[in-house]
Amino acid sequence: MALLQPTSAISNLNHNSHALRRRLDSIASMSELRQYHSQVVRLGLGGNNDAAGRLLKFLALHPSGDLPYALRLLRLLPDPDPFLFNTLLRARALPPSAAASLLSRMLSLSLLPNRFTFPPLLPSASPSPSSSLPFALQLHSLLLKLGFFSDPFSQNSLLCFYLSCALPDVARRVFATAPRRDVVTWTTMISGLSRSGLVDEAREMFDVMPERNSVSWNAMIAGYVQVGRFADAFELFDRMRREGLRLDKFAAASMLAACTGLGALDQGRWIHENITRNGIELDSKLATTVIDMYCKCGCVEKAYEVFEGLEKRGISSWNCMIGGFAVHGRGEDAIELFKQMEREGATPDGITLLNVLSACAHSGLVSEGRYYFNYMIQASNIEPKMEHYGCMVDLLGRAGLLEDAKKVIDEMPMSPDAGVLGALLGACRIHGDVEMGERIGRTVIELDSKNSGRYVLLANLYAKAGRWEDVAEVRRLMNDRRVRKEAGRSVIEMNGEVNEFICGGMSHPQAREIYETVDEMLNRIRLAGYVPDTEGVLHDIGEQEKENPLYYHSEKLAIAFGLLHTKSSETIRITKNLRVCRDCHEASKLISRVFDREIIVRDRNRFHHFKDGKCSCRDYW
DNA sequence: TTAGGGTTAG
Repeated sequence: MALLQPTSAISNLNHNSHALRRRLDSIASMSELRQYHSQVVRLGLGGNNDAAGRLLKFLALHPSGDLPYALRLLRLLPDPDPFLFNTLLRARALPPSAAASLLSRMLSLSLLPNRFTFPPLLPSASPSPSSSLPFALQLHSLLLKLGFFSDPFSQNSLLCFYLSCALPDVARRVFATAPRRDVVTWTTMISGLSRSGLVDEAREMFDVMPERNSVSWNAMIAGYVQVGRFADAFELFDRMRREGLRLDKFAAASMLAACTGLGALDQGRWIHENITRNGIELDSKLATTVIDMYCKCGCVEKAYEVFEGLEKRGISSWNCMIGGFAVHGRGEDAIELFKQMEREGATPDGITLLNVLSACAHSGLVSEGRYYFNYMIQASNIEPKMEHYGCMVDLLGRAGLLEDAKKVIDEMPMSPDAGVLGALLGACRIHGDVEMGERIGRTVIELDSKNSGRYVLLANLYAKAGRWEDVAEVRRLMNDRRVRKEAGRSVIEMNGEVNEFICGGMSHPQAREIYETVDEMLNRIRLAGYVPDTEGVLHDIGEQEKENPLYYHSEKLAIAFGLLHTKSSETIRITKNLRVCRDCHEASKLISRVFDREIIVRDRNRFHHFKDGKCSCRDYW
């Protein structure tokens, strides 16, 4: 065909080649691409690298491109150049093995990688260090051999690669011997070290780096946030602002995550206001972070307001909002939102369904939960994963349907992990099935032997049955394995400051006043019928002695602090790291009535809204 | 062409 092209058409093309290039660069859909591709072939340019490169850019890099098409196109080219390979290597969807074979095809055609080859190639070698490391080492030596070590992009990518495979030692050596280090080199180290958990080392580098930009600041702030060092994140954020850097969307996202972690509503609100005031675009990611902050700081209503105001809702925004309703025990709202999502044509994913199931579990909606689980298996393309089974076990187990929960486990296509079995163990504890609980519990502490919560659950089960010798044995096991029980901590924000309490702790400057308030608080609720619930206490000691630690649980200290420092109309908001114990739950209900206060507690799993002597979880948690 | 942000059961 190409041979039969009339010469006039060819010269016409040469004349118009600039226009053709422009058109090829503005392809917006696959149908357009097909049109242009056939036009290119008809014009006899099927083997032209310049035209092919433009087609490949769309096929490999555009979200609605077609990677297999791109790979076929490349194979058909008689004389490809490195640019074409580099373009394909940039494709996000390219599997690592395909990247490796592209490189070897390149080399077999005697095409040398250039400085644009390594940056996209290196990350494709990273996800599984054990299998791809030899390949990575080959890449590294090739990079050196070809002299790209002094190319900043190649060098920084190499550094990033080693850090992302959690090989900080190698990264440090590359860094130390680097011929030149720019702000990206330093920032890559900071971000990578943080991701490996080496935040303090990252901070040392941050403090000595010669030049910082907003990315560097945020990499360090995000590093603190990732490991839960929220106070350090706040400190650095303040310094950043003092040094005159403005809040951008990345810093906003990191700081919102810090607020979410702490349950610091006031600070979170402040960031949200600044996003609006500074005209920072509320894209789908940032919107989700804002919604999550409001949900996890106890303001579902505000979260929903933000959610409703979004022009475009990404899947994460839907998921986040459904999950928000779930943890607040608003199961019906979560289900309603899920239905709305389907009506609006958004496609749910595994997390959506997980959140819906979780909503059913938190609200005790057993038949709805069963319905959505079946729906998932039969009507959606989403395959239930471990976590979905865990959620179902939790839902059924909590409702006392222990045999049904067990059946779900028996019929799972994979073997249950500690999380799934742990859900059943929890249910056994609630419903006092010592026999099943013991069997499951023993397995769980072997599967998840470092998690103190598992031991505590098993010990609680024994304690409930009065089997004190077994309680002691579990404690011995914990000692032998050096597993420490996590200390309960409660946090309450006051005037932008975060106050943290631990059980029986005296380190707060107002400790005396707080303890006096606790005593007064307890005296008043005693008159309203408060009887300490010692079930959660693990010692086999007299009832009288058992009560003491309960009185000064971190949560009660935080509530007392809240009563001391807020007006009578204000809601007291508390965030804690463990689950609310039975005794604190009862006490909080009574306090909400006797002191006429709304108290919102976020525990490890969900929210409790205490009001007028009742809790939003309807004692179902 | 390299470095920074999102949802996930118990």
